[in-house]
This record gives sequence, structure tokens and C-alpha cells, in this order.
Amino acid sequence: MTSARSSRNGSTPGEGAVGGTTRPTAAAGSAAPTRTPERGIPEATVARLPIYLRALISLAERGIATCSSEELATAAGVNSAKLRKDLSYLGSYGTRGVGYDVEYLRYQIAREIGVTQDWSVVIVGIGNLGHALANYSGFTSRGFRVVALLDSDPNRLGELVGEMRIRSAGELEAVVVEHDVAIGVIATPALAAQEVCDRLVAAGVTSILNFAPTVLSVPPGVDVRKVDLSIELQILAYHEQRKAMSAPDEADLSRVVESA
Amino acid sequence: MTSARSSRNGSTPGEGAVGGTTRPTAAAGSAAPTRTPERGIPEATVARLPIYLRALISLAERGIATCSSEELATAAGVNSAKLRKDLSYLGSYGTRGVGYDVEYLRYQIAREIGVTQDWSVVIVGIGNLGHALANYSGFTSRGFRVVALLDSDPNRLGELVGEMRIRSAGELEAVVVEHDVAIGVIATPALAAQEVCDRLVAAGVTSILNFAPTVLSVPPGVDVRKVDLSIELQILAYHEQRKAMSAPDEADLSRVVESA
DNA sequence: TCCAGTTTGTTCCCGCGTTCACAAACTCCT
DNA sequence: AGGAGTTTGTGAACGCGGGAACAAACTGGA
Repeated sequence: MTSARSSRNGSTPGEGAVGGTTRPTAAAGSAAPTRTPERGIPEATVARLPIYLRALISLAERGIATCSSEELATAAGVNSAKLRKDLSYLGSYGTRGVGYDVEYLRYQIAREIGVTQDWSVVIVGIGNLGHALANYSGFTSRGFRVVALLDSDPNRLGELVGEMRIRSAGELEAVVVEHDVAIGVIATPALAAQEVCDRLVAAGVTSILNFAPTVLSVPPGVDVRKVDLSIELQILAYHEQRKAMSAPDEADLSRVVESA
Repeated sequence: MTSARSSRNGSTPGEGAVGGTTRPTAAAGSAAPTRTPERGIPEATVARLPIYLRALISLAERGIATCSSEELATAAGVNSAKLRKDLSYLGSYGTRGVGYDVEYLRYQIAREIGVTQDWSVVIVGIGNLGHALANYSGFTSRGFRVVALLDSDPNRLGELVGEMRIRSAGELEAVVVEHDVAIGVIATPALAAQEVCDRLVAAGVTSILNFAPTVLSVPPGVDVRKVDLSIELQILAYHEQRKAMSAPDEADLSRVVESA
């Protein structure tokens, strides 16, 4: 049924062999006898690792080679204690009294997340949002390679988006198998989303990023993450309403609800 | 400093006066002597209320007038116990032995979130993503009115997006004050985001939806929500990598990580 | 070598959120 | 009227995540 996933098209999944300058001494030699290092990173931590990764990249671009947990935490917008606890789930990659080597930690987080290898991504539904996603540089710059843009509208076939041609939605299964696609992005209207999802899953996709305003049902083993623009606005509206009713007329600066 | 927010341009913020057919009997007459009804809805619940609202709208469009917590929960993709507890924070809007009146509950949730009134929204940064946001029907259909599209690129000024013209970023302050804008959407590149944010806040905006891949710092009293497309993909990649290493070669369906 | 200063990694505690389970309340049928 | 069946609303238990505080470990100077 599902295509046998054979060889992931990774680039350099091995150990080391990256800009590991001034590698901390006690990294792989003696540590971690107590905890199983590769098991069970909390979901909340996983959600923050990409933020740390981005902050590290920003620090590296500014030529900073070493940083403390305090500096990295402020760059990422979190508490330093939380940052240290998050990083401790990956292992002991810092040096006490010194801090973290930016390049080394950056590689370790990237490897833990899985962005040291390339992931093939297919985008289905090339409307306004699909266009934006296809042109989004944040995908390709982080190890995600968009291998196909699919749409069911015959009028859009062949249209160029960036450097890529829009292909027919009928080619979905062939594209997924050919490029060993594991991640699918759904940017279709709500009505088409479930059918597209089913076809992606049947073809072998096991992770789906859903922009359609619908609840997708998927079999076990398939991950779905949902991004809903109007829901985010509604959450803001709720807090906005409460601010307006707590301060009847004049301006506010009353309460911190959720600082970045 | 901040413009004195005077009269919110609401449509019908009052009580009742909506399609409240077959209103449950024990709604406003006798209930809620124990809990203060308008205080402190948990944040996790607030984040789910828009999902319930959408599910109710979908049920209403299919002509369903009454639903049980089980039905609504499956439509929203959550546990029925969680749904009932969430709704209990709003009040007792159901009828035991019967269920919930779809239209009535829909109005109550909409009122609680604050989407029974209109919210003026300004979008800053009309690139690919800004285009998509400006054309997104989910905004206007839920009480959010996009009153201006701003961009700093002189070549884009005057360009039509949908039915709206792109205006200069220099008009930001004037637009915010004129339309009493409380919610700003930032879709600029990362480097411009903080400056745009500062100007929005200084002009009186107290809620910001940020699509730029940057951590924004805002004063107390201002809410920021962040949507980052590449972070979502990276979270999927993490789980995908773990699936790939738990099942060495052949396909999976091994573990439910996070079902929708 | 030893001591002071610094920063990480970890432990403990607390509060929030989720889930189960059940009493309360309503409908319907006899 | 009364009882069986159904469904809501909520109390209690439990697990996860956040935050503070502290011991361990490293650097640098005397």
C-alpha cells in the first residue's frame, strides 16, 4: 500500500565533520551515563528548538563564536533557565564557566531536529497562500526542498511560480513516490483538504502541514500540524476585547498577557 | 502618546438579538451563582474556542440545529470531556439529556471571543504573504475588516490587491488613528519587523500578529502572536526523523504522536 | 597549587491543563 | 406520575511544563 521508503536523500547525516571549532572538551567523552540521550524530548522543547536554531544562526552571522545561556535566551525571547533545561535534553553541549560554542551548538540542534539532511516537500493548492509558500525563502534555506507545486485548476497548469512550474494534482502520487516525499503542505480550500490529505497519506506521506481551515483525520503514525490565520486573529480579538472592557475608555498598559 | 481609544466601532455588542431560536430554558435565568462568569478563561481554552466556533458554523450550514458534546467534539477534533469543560468556562449553555443548540452556542462563543463586533486590521508588508493575507476570506468573514495595506516599496504603491490599494508605510500612524485599529499584522522581512512593530504600538495598536521570523519585543499590555511557517516544518521534520530511525527501512504506522 | 568568579546542568516545587468518573438534570415512554 | 435512558457540568486525580535555586565544573589569577 504505502511505498516502501528506502533511502532518505540525506546530505551528511553522520557525526561531526562540521565547523566544530573549539569543541568543548567534555562533549562526547564522559557525559550522559544516567539518561538515555536519544529518547523522548518534550514536545514543548521541540517546538522551541527551531527558535534557538534561528537565534544561533543570527549570532553566527554577527561573528559571535561563544554565548552564554543568558545571551541566547534573550535572543530567542525565553527564560534562561528554560533554555538550559531545553538544551539539557539534547546532551551536555555547553562548558560550565564559559557558555556554548555557537557553531557547535547550532549543528547539534540542527542534527537533533533533522535539518542537516534534506527533506522533500510537496505543496498542494497554489492559490494566494500557495504562491507565498512556494516563494518563501525560509523553506529552502533550512533543508526543505520544494519538489513540486500541485493544483487541480487546469487554468493554472504550467504557470511559473518562482522557478517552478505548476503541475496537475493528478501527478500527486507519482511525485511523492519519485522524490520520496515525507512532508506535504496543504494549502487548498477547506473542501478539498481531506481528499488531498488522504491521497498524500496513501502515497506514503507521513507528515502534513495543513493551512486549510478544516480538521483533518489521519491514520495513526501520521503527524498533522495546523496553521490557521483566522484563529490566531480571533485569539487576539479575545484579549483585545478584555482589555477594552477592563479599561473603559482611556488607554491601557495594564497587564502582561503574553510577551514574546 | 498612545491615541485615546474612544468608541470601538462595534456593530451589535449587546445581549441577545440574534438568531436565538429554541433558547435553552436554564440559560440566563437561574444559573451561575457560584462562579464569576466573566473572569479568567484558561488560555488553552481560548485557543480552542475558534475551532469550536468553526465546527458550529459548519454544523449550522448543514442544517443541524442541535448537537451533543460528542458530535461537536469529533467535528472539532478534540475529546468530548475537554469540550464540555471548555464550554463550562463560558457558562451553562447546554441542556442535560439533550445537548447544545447550535445557533445559540455559536452566538455565545462568538460573543465571548469578540467576533460579534468588527475589528479593524492593518496589514504591513505586502509581499507574497501579505498578498495572500489581504485576499484571505477567513478574515473578513469573521468580523475582521482589513482597512489598509501598507508597504514601504515605492514601486508597489497604488497597486491593487483585491479591492484595496497599497498605501505608503508612511501613512501607518494616520491609518491606525483614523480607523481606530487595535490589531496589526506584520508580514514584512525580518529586519523591518521590529521597527514596524514599534510604530504600530506607538500609534495605539495593542495586538500584533507577526509573520516575520523575528522575536518582537513589546511593552506590557501588548499581545503578540507569532506564526512561523518554517518552524512548523522543522517540528514535523523532527518527528519524521524519529519515525525514520525507529523503523529502519520499511513503512511505519507505529505510533500516534499528535493526531489532529 | 589554591581560591575566587562564572556559568552550566539538574533537582525540587508549583501551577496549569487534561482526563476520568460521577452526580445533576432533562426527555421520553409507559 | 414515575422510572429508564441520555447528556451536561464538575470534582478529583494525574502528568507535564515553567521557574527558582543550587551543586558541579571550568577559567583565570596569585
